[in-house]
Amino acid sequence: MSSAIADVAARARVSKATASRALSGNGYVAEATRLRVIAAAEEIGYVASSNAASLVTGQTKNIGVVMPFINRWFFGEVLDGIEQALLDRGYDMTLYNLHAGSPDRQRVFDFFLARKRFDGIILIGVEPTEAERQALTRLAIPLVGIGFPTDGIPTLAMDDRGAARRATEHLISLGHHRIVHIGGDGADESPFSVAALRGAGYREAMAAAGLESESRIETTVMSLPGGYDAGANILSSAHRRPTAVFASCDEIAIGAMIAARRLGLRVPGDLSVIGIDGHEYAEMFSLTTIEQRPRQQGSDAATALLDAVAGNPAQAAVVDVPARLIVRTSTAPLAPTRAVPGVAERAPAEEQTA
Amino acid sequence: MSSAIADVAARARVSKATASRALSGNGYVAEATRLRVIAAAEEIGYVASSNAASLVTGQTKNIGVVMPFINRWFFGEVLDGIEQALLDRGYDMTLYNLHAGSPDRQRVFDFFLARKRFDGIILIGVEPTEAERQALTRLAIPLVGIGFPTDGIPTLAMDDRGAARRATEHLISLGHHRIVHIGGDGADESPFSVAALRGAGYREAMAAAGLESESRIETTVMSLPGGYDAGANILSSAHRRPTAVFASCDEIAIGAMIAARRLGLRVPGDLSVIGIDGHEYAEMFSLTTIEQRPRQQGSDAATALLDAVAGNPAQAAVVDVPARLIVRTSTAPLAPTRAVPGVAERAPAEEQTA
DNA sequence: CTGAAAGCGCTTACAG
DNA sequence: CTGAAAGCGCTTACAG
Repeated sequence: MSSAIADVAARARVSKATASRALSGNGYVAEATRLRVIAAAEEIGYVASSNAASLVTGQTKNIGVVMPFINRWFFGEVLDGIEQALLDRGYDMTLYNLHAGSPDRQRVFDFFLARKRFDGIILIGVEPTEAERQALTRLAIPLVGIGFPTDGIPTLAMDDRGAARRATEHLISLGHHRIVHIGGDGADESPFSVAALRGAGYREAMAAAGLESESRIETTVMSLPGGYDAGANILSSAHRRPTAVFASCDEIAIGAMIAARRLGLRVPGDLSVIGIDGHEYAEMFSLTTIEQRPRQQGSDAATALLDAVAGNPAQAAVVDVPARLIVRTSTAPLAPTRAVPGVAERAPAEEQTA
Repeated sequence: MSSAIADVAARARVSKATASRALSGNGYVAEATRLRVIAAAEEIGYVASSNAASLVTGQTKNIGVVMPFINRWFFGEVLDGIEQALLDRGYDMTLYNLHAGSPDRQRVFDFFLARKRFDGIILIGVEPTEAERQALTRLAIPLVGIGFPTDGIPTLAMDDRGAARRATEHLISLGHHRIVHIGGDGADESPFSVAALRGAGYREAMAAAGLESESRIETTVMSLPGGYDAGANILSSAHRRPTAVFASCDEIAIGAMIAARRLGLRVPGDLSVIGIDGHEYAEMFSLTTIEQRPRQQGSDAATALLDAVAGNPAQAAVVDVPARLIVRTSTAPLAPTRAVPGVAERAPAEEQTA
């Protein structure tokens, strides 16, 4: 059923070699011949088998992408940006999701990535172990990272520490002292994790303002419910309740805002909240945040990788991606404390199946 | 650098044929030989080139996935489920995102999917045109769909119409009459779209209860901000304000709940809200919903596809996936109307860049 | 400008 | 149980 180049050649009355040249555009072919071959190919819906072509050209036109989550906003945006950029250049994208703590992780590096399917690989938010880094290097193909600088892998990353510092300074400049940082879990896994770097930036800013004694970091899952739980936890007792929260990402920030409101706290009247990301929901919640553009990062990473595949490797080991403070109405100058009416927490969900 | 099977064979002092048999497990190999070959392969980190193997076996060990969004919860979950199931079986997943209205769409069907890279293809939430359906059929490989039944493509789908009916009936059974449906846009594109089917189910339930004169459908983007905007729109005027909302998906439902609260309406006191999906945020918002399990659907679709690749095609044209009503506290019996204090809408976001 | 031939790296009948 | 040979579907020097 599926047609081969021999069919096209027969139909156009040329050799396979000429058919190949006409279709690929490589090498001389008389215009008339070229047109005839192309017409023949179209008639039978011929498209070259990429496996066969890869074998001889050594180019797979396929990029591998490795990330720890698919269904988080940041990663989805990055993925979208990569896919679009690759598609524009005729490349496929093969996706590996490294579930935390899954034994599949080793198979991805030692088997899936090793079967010579890719012209290059993009790692997103993944810190390879030394063994993994060696496995990657052995592949002898270009690599690009996003968000987790690693030796020998050119990486695009936000200045996480600097962004955290700026976010904290924004709160300090509004007069806040009692500023809690809700960070993502994972800070303990690696000192270069996003969570760790943002925590460090927070501590730096607090220390620089003479507020180290006020420093307090809560960690939680990097999601809306994670932020909600952490927020409820931090805010439910009136004792030393913070007047401001710096959340490690916008999902946490929004979750914390919702928790605050359920507790009868006004944002920003009783609590200022700032996040990081520029999440698609940030505007709806009028969230002050430090915006980065993950979709653009994905697109840039794909472009850099394809350049490297074409023989123009990236110059810089780490490229700082732009980040800008967007001030909305979730942050405001510190106001005199007011008594918060005792609004009940949310009722426990009564689940029942029908 | 990258090693070939000839290197393994030389190292183990056997022929390439024997090396291949030892590594693949196909055909007889003396145990001692097998061990020697495997050891040799491990020493040099050899993994067979899948392009070369595909060429002779005809199996690519690669599945193509086509979907219209990456960064929406439902699609992310499905993708996660597919990826995991494929990985378990040694398969790769190549992802195509069909951006609405993008000219890339035709290229995906006519070029990317046609280059003989896949053993099978999964379509998620995509209704192929007749030309696309033919292009797919010409590939002569197994196909599986999720969520958009199409001639000749076995599909997993929720009974969207039935689910919408049940959701609406739930509100009616609580005494609500003035029930607005906030649907996804896209109902006009196809009568088989999720949006159209859920709208139809709503209308059926309303009609069956003698409430067709109360029927009202607003459409919006299937996202939290989309639901927020639609909710604000519907609820801001006290004139004939609905007492209940059936949202086409949980994101819309949650957005509408947030809009309601900002307008000073209590949920469920002043407004009951029900959604569809079982979104990861549903519990946090205590949202009543009809739950489906997209991750499971992805996993099931991948399994069905791989079965078909192995020669056991699916029996049924359409498989109904389970859906169950989860009653939480966002829905309650109709209460006597109360005057809603005039709470201001959210302040316009004042953006400013630093 | 075109064709015959070699070869990419595998796997698989076919002999032995 | 093992090896020599053919062949998967392409592309690319190499002649002409």
